[in-house]
Amino acid sequence: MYALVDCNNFFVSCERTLDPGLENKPVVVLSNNDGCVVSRSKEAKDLGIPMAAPAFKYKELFKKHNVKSFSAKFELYNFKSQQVIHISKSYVGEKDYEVYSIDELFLDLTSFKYVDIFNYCIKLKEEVKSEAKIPVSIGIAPTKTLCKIANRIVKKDPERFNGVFALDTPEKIEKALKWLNIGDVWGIGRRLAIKMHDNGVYKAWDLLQKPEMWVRKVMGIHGVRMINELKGIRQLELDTPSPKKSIAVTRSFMQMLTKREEVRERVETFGMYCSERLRKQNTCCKMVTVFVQTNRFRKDLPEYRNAKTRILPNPTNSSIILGRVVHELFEEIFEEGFHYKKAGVIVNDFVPEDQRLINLFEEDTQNQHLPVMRAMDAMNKKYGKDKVRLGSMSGQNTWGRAQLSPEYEAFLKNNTLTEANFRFH
DNA sequence: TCTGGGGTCCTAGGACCC
DNA sequence: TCTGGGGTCCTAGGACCC
Repeated sequence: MYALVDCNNFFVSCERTLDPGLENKPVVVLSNNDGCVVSRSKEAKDLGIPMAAPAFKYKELFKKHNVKSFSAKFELYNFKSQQVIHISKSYVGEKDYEVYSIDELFLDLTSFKYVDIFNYCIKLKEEVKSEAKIPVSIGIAPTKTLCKIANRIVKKDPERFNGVFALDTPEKIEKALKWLNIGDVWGIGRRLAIKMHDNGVYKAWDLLQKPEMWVRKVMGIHGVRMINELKGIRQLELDTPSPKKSIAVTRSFMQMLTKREEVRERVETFGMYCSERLRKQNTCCKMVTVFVQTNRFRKDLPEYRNAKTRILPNPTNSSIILGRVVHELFEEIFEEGFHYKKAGVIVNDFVPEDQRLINLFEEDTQNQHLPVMRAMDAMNKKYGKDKVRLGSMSGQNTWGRAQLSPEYEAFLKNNTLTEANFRFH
């Protein structure tokens, strides 16, 4: 059996650890620039606030029902995530867990032959609640896909199930599959859901009645795996953490930008962040993409979007080299006269720092830069983000960030956990 | 006025090779 | 001049996830 430990409306629960007065009240957490709703308390869901709702459209509703809204605080969420992971993984063997996302992890319970798994998970749930102050739901099942379903069943009626539910008999599985809408199956997105409906598949159970050839044709290799997973035949193992294959730093701007210099500064800063993250995982990239785009919601303004990718002569993670490339790519795609809303830098095609193949005919300064970069990283770690930076950066990385609460300021002061600690935990 | 920010994997089609 | 049948690799785009 696997178990899926999933934090209940995670970001909101994190906010409640800072301010217990938010308990039992409608609370939402907003994305960057306070744009979209990305986490909702149960009370907020009951008010009909959908996921990813644009905040400005719900201002009135928030006011009317006294919904508390918060800007996202990722340092806090990462910290709480680690606490939950730390407690959860102590319940299984050393490598018998997979951190699936910031608020979810799978546990492999296969080796527990004589333990009452259900009560074991209740105990885990209660420890996470008392130690990390985060409520979790746990779904137990023979496959990951069924764990997701078990978890959904818990969340539907938490009191009834006391936070834990096991899909552990063929009868329970059949009942669950006949209840679950096809669009809610893990791996079925909006597009596929429509295709399913067009073909008379409405419940997860209906998919199992379709011939395998049909599934293979419509969904590709995914579909065949999904069917087996739904039947309780394991197709997906626990993933071991692997280095990233791409790194992206992209942002929407609070206000639209029109000046070349303003956008350029932002984009080069994104490039810097990419190179910092490359150095954190000790890799260099061979490919860089820069993109800019206008506001696609503003039909009254001319629309423009463009992207350009460069393959580097030599792999690098130097902020200086990357900054230069980003600058050049930016100049190739930037057009005057548009209102820019969003931009980003994406790097991919990585090689380990110490296994770079060097082009014979191109100058390679990566190794000269590296000690400087390391020193810069060390200083920024000690004294704070962007304290040491390239001359082309303004150092204002707080764009679009709302007022921080005193509780949060205190939290930041007392906890030095960083993204890197989290990732390589 | 105001609509997030990351990731992964698969597939189809083109370029090229023998 | 015309034609066949098999590969590999790369890329762009689509679909999914949180």
